Amino acid sequence: MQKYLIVLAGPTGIGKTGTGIEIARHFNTEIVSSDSRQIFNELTIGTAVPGIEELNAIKHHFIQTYSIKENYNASRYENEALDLLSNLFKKHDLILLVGGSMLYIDAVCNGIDIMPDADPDIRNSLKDKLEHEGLESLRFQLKKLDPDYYNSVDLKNPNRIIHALEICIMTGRPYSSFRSHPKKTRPFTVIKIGLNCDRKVLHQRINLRVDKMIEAGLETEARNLFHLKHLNALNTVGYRELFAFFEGETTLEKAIELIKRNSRRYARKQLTWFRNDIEMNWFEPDQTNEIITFIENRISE
RNA sequence: GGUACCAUAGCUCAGUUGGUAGAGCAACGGACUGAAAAUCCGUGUGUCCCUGGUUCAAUUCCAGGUGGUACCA
Repeated sequence: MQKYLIVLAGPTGIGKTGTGIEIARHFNTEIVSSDSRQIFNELTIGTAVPGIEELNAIKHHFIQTYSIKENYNASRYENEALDLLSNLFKKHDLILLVGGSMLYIDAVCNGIDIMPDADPDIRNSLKDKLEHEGLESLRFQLKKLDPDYYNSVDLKNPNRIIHALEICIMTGRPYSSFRSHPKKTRPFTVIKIGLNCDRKVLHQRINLRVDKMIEAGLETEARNLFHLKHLNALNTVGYRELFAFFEGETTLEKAIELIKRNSRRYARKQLTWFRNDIEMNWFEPDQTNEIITFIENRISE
């Protein structure tokens, strides 16, 4: 029996959760979340996790599964999601992957190269070096350790350079020797559904949703996590802006405006990524019936 | 109703001694393989309110109109 993974993607605030539940209900199946922030247990309001009723309606996976203290990443997600899917496909012929984390979705559909997890000590020492000696010194080191990658990497992007260096240092091999751009084969067929709507409407939805988050108590949620602000999981829209407010760097009003702006920019970044995915099939968020028909037609081909 | 001032990018505003214009914010486009809601790169997007006039040339000067603001009635 052919197995299908339906990917439901789209920008933040477009309505993936609701549409996903309707589709899952129609196919009597479960939802695997593909969201790098909703996966954290301590984050609720700011990440707009599905509500209790929604979670009761359809079984969700990877919602608030790990602590923010956990070092989570796209590779772990790839492995765990594939394990989970192979189990779920014993019960179902069709599973829904719902989320907006581009790299996580890509990891499940296409795979990413196998290489070691970054050692936190090495990463921290490279961060120190960046801070004290500047990006140029990291570039210089990369040029020595991995000239191939040096020639193709964005030399202005410290994260890329640090990651390549930490792999070189940990393994004694050039980072580029791990990069094979595999298109891994999967034991299921992927059908990608993208949700989008008029940009102005999307912005209104995002702005409104941020106001609702504030009403729901986002400030308190963030304040309770303030002491952990150094964690990567909290380098997240909705939290870091409030942390700046707690530190007296800005007012609450300005922090809220920044949450809205940064959410809009995040949505644009997601659209840039998804738009360039030629496998994506685009719909408006209220076209649930059309989406279901589209999926059924694809499956019966 | 009268007088004065204003009208330029989505917003707030510069500016052009007459040669079709630029800042901030917002916005938009792109890159992307273990930090990805991260990180990085790029882009002015304009009927200079409208209609006439003067001029080789008007967003700029002049007249009228429209809209706004303030004051006087």
